[in-house]
Amino acid sequence: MARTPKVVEDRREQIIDAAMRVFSQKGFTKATNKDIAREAGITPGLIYYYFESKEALLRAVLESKSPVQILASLPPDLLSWPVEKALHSLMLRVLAILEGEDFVGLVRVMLPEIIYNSETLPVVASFIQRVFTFLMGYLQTKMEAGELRHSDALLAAQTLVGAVASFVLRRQLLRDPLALQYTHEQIASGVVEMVLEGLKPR
Amino acid sequence: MARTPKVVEDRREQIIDAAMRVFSQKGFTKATNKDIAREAGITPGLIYYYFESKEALLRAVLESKSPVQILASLPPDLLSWPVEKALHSLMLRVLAILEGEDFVGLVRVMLPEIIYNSETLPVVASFIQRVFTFLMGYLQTKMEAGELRHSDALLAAQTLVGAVASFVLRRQLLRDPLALQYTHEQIASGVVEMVLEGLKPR
Amino acid sequence: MARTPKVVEDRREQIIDAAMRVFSQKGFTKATNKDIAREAGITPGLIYYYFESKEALLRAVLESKSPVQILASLPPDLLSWPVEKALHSLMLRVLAILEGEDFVGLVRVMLPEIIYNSETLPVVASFIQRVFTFLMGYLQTKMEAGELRHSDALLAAQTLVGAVASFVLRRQLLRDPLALQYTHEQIASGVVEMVLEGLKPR
Amino acid sequence: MARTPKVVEDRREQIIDAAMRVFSQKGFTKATNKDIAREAGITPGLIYYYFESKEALLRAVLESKSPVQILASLPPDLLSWPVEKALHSLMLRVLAILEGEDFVGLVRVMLPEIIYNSETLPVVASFIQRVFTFLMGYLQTKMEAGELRHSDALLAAQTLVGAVASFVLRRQLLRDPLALQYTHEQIASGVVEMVLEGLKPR
DNA sequence: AATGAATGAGTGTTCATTCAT
DNA sequence: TATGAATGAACACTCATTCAT
Repeated sequence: MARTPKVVEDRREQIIDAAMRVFSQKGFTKATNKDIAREAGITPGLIYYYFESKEALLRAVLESKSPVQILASLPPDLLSWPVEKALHSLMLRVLAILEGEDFVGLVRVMLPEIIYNSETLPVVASFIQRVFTFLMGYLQTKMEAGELRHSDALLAAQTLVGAVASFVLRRQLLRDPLALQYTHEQIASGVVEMVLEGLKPR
Repeated sequence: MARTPKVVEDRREQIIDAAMRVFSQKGFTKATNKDIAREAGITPGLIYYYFESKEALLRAVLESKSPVQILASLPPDLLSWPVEKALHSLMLRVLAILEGEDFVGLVRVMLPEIIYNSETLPVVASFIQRVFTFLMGYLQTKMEAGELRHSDALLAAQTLVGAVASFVLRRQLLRDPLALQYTHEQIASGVVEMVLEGLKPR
Repeated sequence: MARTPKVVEDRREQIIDAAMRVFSQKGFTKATNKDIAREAGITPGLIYYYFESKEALLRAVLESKSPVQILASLPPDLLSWPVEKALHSLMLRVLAILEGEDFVGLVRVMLPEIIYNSETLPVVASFIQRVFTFLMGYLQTKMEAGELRHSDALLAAQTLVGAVASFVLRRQLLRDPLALQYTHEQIASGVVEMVLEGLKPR
Repeated sequence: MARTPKVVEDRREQIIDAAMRVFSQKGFTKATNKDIAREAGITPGLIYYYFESKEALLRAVLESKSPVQILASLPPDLLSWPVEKALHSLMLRVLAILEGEDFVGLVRVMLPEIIYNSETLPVVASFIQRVFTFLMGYLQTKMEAGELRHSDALLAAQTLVGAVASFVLRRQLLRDPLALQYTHEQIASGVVEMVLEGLKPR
């Protein structure tokens, strides 16, 4: 009796999980309710007990899997670390998140939606902006503290994260061997060193 | 009167153009032949006079719009320029191509295909690899010439282009204001300077 | 109330029956799913809930209406009857089956399939061969017993059944009045007598 | 100038011939105008210069290929031959015609039409009737002349031709090896002997 | 809560037919 | 005469959605 609501909640998540898997493999449009139902071990009709429509199910998937917690759980004293070590640690964390199974799946689901569905766009954009502004803030602080040269902190932030992100895209979406041959450690230290020290001989 | 043959020959391209527009707006799967026909000002049946199937039309679109000429038309003496100037010019050119209307459309068409259609993948991957290996070769030459520090040239190439590409993606796909506030000039010189000089004070 | 499961189970057969009727009137190719659905009192989509394709529906029709029982239910002591009586009884039975509503419908459905669709051919051919070899065996026994002249038993079997079958074809397919003016009884005794006694005066 | 009408007539026949071939292989419904045009070495549009519609083309095929001349070219003194020899010769001739390439093709084209298209039916029926009444007349004469026993001449005619025809159907349509193992000679003499002498020992 | 049956709008595709040239 | 391009109605089939049970 007291368990019914729990079961209900479970069913919902079970469907969302199944939908996430199917969407990320076949794409939203090509994925059928039958596919999702089969993956969830239920019948297609039941989906409509929990969700208004296939689109509503997509929205539920995106909400449920949204990586809001990315910037949480940073070491609180990160700001006091030496720049190189801090950035390195930061990039490693970004890599770990971006290449986590969940996130890759999410990207696979969302990318086409972002492209063709103008409604989904702001959600994603604002999330990404948060990452950049956080990093920009950090870099700015360090510039003012003299630990970094004065220059456009926002542009620097975008370069750093952009370089790492484009690695991830090519690894996960294109399975580009050029990008896959590096470890997270190599990417993080390579990019950070390059951006901090520059390619020119000192 | 004298234009008839031109019109006839144009029909195929006219359909390809219309398909390109519709595909890039709705995605291949969601785009219907009716959509394409309406956009081209013809009836759906006619599509099958020129193309075997919807998929064949997609292939024709991709072939027709493929950016094979990206690396062509580089200044032949680029290699002898000072590194900074050469890279700057190169990045500007990459930006111009990536942000060209055709290329953006192509990306919009292909991205979901790449994700869900493993067949399209190699085509794209090999193209991207060509860009990276070219740049890597250039950087390597300059390292051996002592104009650049010795370090992983491939990783450097990926960082450079990756940073610029991620700018473009965020500008064109997300319309991210953080990325849109920069001009091509600013992006190119900012990224190149950062990667050459480093962020650390000298 | 208690009939629901029956109705459900019947749906499949209901569609098969409707398809049989439509196929035998318009031919498989010309018959549309809409026709069949209208005849069955359902919507075209439902056909695909019970059958994979229109072809699968045709196969189901053929299987369901296949006259497997033709040679069954023969009087077990037929072999000991006098030849004339036995053959007469046999021909009557063949006539009854061949002119049964189901069989005529089946022929109407299958004939064009046989002609244009080489896959359907073996099924029909093997069935017909079984009839001939059975009759040939019977005639051979009687020849060896001295009740019939020695001659090619297979050729005789084919003549007997062929004559009767060609009557049926002309009656059912051509509605030829020349063939329709005879009763089953007249055909059976006429053909049997002619083949046994011969037309020449004795 | 004077040849134009001849060319026109040639084209028409050329199309009819091609249509005959295509119809007999794929069936009228499944055969497309494109198929026919390809077979005739012309374009589909041209068909409509010579024929009103696909159906009109079918009618032209049937008219053009109709075997009106079957009973012509019989040896004029056939009636005075001994019965056995005359019937044997007749059956051989029937076999030759029925198994001629042209006739088999015609049957393949017409059978489905007969079955599903009630308009084509009378044409065929009347032709077949003519064959039977001719043979019936012959048999009747011989019965009155005392060369054959008195019995139902029409039924006898139908038995004779029916037996032979069913051989042909099984040979040509079903490719039944049981029927294919016999030569025309064997079929004709076997059937005639059986029908004249009877199977019973004399 | 859950199902299986049913619907109907829509999809890619085919093809007889038309027609300007 | 003959063509190639174009049309539009139809087709087999799919699938999100509904609903009685």
